[in-house]
Amino acid sequence: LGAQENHSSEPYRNVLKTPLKQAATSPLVLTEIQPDCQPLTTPPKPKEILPADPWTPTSNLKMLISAASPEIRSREQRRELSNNTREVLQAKHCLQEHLSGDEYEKSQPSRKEKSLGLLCHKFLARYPDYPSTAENNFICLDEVAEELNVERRRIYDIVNVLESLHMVSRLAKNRYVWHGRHNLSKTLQALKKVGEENKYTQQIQMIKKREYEHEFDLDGERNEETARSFVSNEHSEMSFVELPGMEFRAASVNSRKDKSLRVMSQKFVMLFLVSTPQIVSLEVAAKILIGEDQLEDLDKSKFKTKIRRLYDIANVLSSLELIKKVHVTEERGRKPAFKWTGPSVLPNIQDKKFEMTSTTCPPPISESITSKEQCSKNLFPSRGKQNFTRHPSLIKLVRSIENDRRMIQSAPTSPVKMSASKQLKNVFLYLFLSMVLTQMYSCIKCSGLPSSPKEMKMKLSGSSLECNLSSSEAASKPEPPRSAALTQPLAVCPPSHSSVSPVILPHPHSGVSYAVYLQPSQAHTVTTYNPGFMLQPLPRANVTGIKSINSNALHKITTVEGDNQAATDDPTKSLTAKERLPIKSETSSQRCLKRSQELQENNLIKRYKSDEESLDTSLTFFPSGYLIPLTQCTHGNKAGFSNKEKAGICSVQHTTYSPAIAGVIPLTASEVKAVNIPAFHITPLNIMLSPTSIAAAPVLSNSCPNSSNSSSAQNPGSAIMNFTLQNIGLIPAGVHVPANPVQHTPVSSHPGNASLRSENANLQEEKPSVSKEPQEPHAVTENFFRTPGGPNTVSPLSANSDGTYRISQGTLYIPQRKLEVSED
DNA sequence: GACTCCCGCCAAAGC
DNA sequence: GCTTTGGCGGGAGTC
Repeated sequence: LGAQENHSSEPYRNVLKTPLKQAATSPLVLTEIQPDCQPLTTPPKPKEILPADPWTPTSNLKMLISAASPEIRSREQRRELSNNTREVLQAKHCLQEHLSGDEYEKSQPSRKEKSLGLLCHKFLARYPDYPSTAENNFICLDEVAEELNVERRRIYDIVNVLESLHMVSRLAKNRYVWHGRHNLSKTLQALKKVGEENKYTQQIQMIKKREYEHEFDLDGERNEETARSFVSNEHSEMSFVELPGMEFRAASVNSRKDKSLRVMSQKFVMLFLVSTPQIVSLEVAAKILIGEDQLEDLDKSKFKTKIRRLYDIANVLSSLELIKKVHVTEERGRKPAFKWTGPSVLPNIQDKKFEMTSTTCPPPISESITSKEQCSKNLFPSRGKQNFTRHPSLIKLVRSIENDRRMIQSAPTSPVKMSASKQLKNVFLYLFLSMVLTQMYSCIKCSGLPSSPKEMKMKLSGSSLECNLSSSEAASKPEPPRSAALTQPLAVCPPSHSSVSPVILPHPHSGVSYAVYLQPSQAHTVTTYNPGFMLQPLPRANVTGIKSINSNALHKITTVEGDNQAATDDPTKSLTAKERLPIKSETSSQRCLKRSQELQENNLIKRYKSDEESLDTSLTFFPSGYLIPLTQCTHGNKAGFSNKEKAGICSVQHTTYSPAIAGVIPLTASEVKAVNIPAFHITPLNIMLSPTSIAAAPVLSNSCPNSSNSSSAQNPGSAIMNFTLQNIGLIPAGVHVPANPVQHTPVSSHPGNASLRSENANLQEEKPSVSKEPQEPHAVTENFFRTPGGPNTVSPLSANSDGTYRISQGTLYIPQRKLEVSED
């Protein structure tokens, strides 16, 4: 007791006796967050806390007694922590003497009364959400524990979670400072980014998939393999996410960070922030957290421990009203989950750079983010930010394009007013978007849809599309300068509810077309700036050479017939952030430039080559989108179209460019059969199909009659039309315009509908209260491309001799999220 | 019986 | 060498 007394009282008597480490950082923390804060001095110890009192072995006893009886408690209070151990003991004896065992137990507060959530409520009630700097915002753990009548251990649980959100920070031993919610939004933004970079969305999907496989396909060996791959992909352990000025320096944070409640809490929050809907089951969260430790050690006890901790965290987060408990129901029954009820987190345009203590977090990402932001300013300097990412409708996109065009065209003077490079960028971006829409028109029209282009145009009110006929017409239309650039037809996928607008660009020299992704992954509108917008030409030759291709996975995917599991491997690979990032980085920095130059020489950009510098800039502008080579529409492909479609879709100059390839891989039937339903999530453009729209997806099965199995050949135009119409909301999900009724066989009967079932399970889970009605068209998995790393959007395809492509690793994707129709 | 999560041991880190 | 911090898992309360 003597030593304890000296130790506990000395720091309070000696001002500025805080540890050096703290002294070095804490003032920064204070000045950063609370500029008016007093110098960091350890305040004198409150008089009422007498030396021998704090948290000796008798303190528990005292607390026990205090909690046991109001009388005892009041007496305890009257004595003002007299710390008379003898008295405490006497009281204890007295209590026990006067109360029988049962009574004594009954006098104890119930378990609920002692819950961490309630305790956290009490704790939070002590401090304002938004404390002023003038207030005394210090937290003395001893005091708090004392006043809340709990052992300090419990306060640590609360404080650790609050620390993870930067609502408190540690100043010194036993001393914290309360920040309230001032930093919450920044923290959440940072966490969301890190969560995206860690591809938590994909991890969640993979966990779900694995759950399904465990349930329906107990192939232990294969699952183990999957698990191993999962582990190998999860070596990238993430550590505590810090905000500038709030860095942790304490060794404890670093030494125990792996399993720290802080880090766990942050990861848990990240899962919510990257999920759509923002519901995370405990099981999934625990598995992901375990996965980041060591999955091979996964056993029940570890899992249980993780669940315990998650409950601890969840209780605190619930008290903060950031989450609330829900239950999700799936095939295996009801599972506990939590739903995010905190503020929605939008990307921070300012992108104040957050920092991580992690050494494994790939720096290129943050760098690219920074450059993206800079690019954003350059691209549309005069416009405020617009965010269409969450908008499900194409209409606004079109309007936005129109606005952009007006802005560009109605400039009172020549584009010189705006810098040439900026103008060029605008035009360039606009061109892409126009191409998207143009080709969409073509798709719809050529599919024989009753809706006339005019109707479409009305529907897409304000559309900037002037080329409302076929793409060939559009191509021939001498429209300056964007139409002039549009000398070749473009295959297009409806951007609508997908977050991405892929555009197929022909590349005459290489003979390879390119898919340009407009990827509003950062929730910036493409009309202002799309940080996730990048050109990455990938000629066919390079595609097959992508390093990350795993031949085993490829073999599995392409040869294991009816094997759902095959689809699992690739999502696994999609998690290989560490593996892919370097590749992606290399691809982005090197290939992009190189290919971009090719584009300059050969393509529509040629006309703007005079401003080479700006063009280069514009190309490097798009750091995370992709130009993906697409299969050439061989005769077989063409044969798959009606004449009408041919006329409209395939251009005069480039008959190989079929809109069918926007969202469709002309796979051979055997390939599709092998890939199975998950293959419907596989397209060169990564178009995600809702389960209902999958009914139209058989177009994937074969668009090339030359393939080995032409019996399943579909009419690509029809399917694309259906897909397009569904996704732009012109026809409801499940309604298909049949070109060939045989095509619309429900895929649910397909033996490989595992993915579908899994999807449905997910849907249930995410929408526990929503009936299992077919998803709306916009229930297509959303933000599929949102992972900022982007490499998962690359589709390594290897060319077959018949002009089709074989999917290799990296082309299978598990949907990352779904639109929560009812909630959002 | 499963779900929750309190509780406190005890080891690492801090001082 | 003591205190602070916090990982961890037993096991009790609750559903």
